[in-house]
Order: sequence, then structure tokens, then C-alpha cells
Amino acid sequence: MRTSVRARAGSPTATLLSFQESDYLQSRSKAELIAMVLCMQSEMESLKEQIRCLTACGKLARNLEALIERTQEWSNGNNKAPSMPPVATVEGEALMPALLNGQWVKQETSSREPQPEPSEEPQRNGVYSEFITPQLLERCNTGTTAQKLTNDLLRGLYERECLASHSISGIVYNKRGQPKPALPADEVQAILRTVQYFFPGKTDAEIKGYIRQKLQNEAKRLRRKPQLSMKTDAHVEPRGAAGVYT
DNA sequence: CAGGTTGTCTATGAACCCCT
DNA sequence: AGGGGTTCATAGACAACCTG
Repeated sequence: MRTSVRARAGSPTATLLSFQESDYLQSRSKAELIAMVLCMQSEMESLKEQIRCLTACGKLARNLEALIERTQEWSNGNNKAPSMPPVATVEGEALMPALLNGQWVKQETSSREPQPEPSEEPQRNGVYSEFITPQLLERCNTGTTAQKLTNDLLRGLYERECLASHSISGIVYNKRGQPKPALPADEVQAILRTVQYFFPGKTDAEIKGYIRQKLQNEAKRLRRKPQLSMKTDAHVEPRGAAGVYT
């Protein structure tokens, strides 16, 4: 299918049109081209998301530095309680409106369950909130069990391969086992605090047990089906590196 | 006692087949 | 076409055991 649209030489549109008319595309079936476009769209979305995350990380880092400075000032004898730095925003949206300095800020009044009061000890909770985003929480099941919430948080924060290849502490007691790196301690703490917010009765040990269980299940899954995942990848990417589904 | 491994069982959802 | 039953893969839960 040839297009009759005229475009200025050298413009992006002209580049696209010349690509559309190339022999490579002419040799492809319509279905193949549609599949390629879908793959490209998917990849574009993934890249956009990565850019958003990187931008957010940079702003969060600056916020953390400011908070650390204020905390140090406070602990150095300045009795005035440290105030929170302004919350960074991405595209006008507050990054962490739901969790501030370890304390949750209610966003929806029509919550599924009566939410417990935020902790009275924000300093004890620390600043772990940068890992648990409101978007992530929206995808998590916060209303059923602590174990489900823990699993959802882990799946939201890490890839399966990452879960399968890490442990809570990094300590390996099995001599024949490969040493596994530990999950970032601050991220584990963020999960603990988050789960304890929604399920105040749960202890660190219990939640760590849920995390351990999830890591083991993922590792077991990977051991059982290593060839399956490879086969699936081969299906997803039949034509070179066109499809990146991560 | 905490943390890790392995095996087994169960629940669940997707895929498939058959019948109307 | 679609509704219902069956099969299968997967995730999660649990128990038993090991190690430091």
C-alpha cells in the first residue's frame, strides 16, 4: 500500500514515508506489519514508563537528601521538628501522595475497609515510601490478607527472575546452594511497613515469612520451568529483537 | 531460633472439547 | 454461537528438614 502524502524532505514524516516504501516493508505481510507496530507501541510505552521512573528517582533522591539534612539538623540539637521537603511531582502529579515519611495520607474517602490510623511514630517508620507508589498500591490487594498484599507488593516491585534469584538476608545456609544476593534492605523494610500499615497485627517475622515464601515459590517455579520460559520467549520474539515484553 | 530447601497438596483460571 | 464439563498449568500454602 503506497501513500500519496507529500512530506518535506528530511522531516520525520518523510523519513517515515521512505521507510514505509522500503523493500523491507514491501516484503512483509500485513499481519506481520501489524504485529511489528504493536510491538513497537508496546516498547514505546515501556520506554516512556522507564523515563518517568528515572525522572521520579532523581527528584526523590533530592527530596531524600533534603530530608536527611533536616533530620541531621534536628538531631544536632535543633529542637524544632523537621519539616517535610516539598513533595516532588511528575507531570504535575504528586509522586507519593499516599505515603509520606512512612505515614499514609488517605486519598480516597470511599475506602474498601476502615483504614487504621497512621502510625504515631513516623521517625520509627523511616522514609521507605519511595518504593511503594500509589500506582503500585492500586494494583495490590490490600483488603484480604497480609500474605496476598505482600505477594502483590513483591510482584509489583520485582521481576520473577529477580524474586527467584534473591533472598531476604543474602545468607545462604545450604552449602551446595548458590549464594543468593539479598533484596535491598530498605525495600524490604518498605514492604514490612506497608503491610503493617494495612495489617497492624502482623509482626516483622510474619511478613518476612510471607516474603520468604514468595521468594521460594518463585525460585521453585523457575527451577521447574526454565525451558518453558525460554520456549515462551522464543514465541514472543520470532523475528529478532522486535518484541521486548518486560 | 531464623532463614533456606524440597516435596506435596489444593485452589484457580485458561484452554479445550462436546453438545445443544 | 455459546453454555457446560473436563483437563492442565500455575501459584500459593504447608510441612518436614537442614544449617548456622
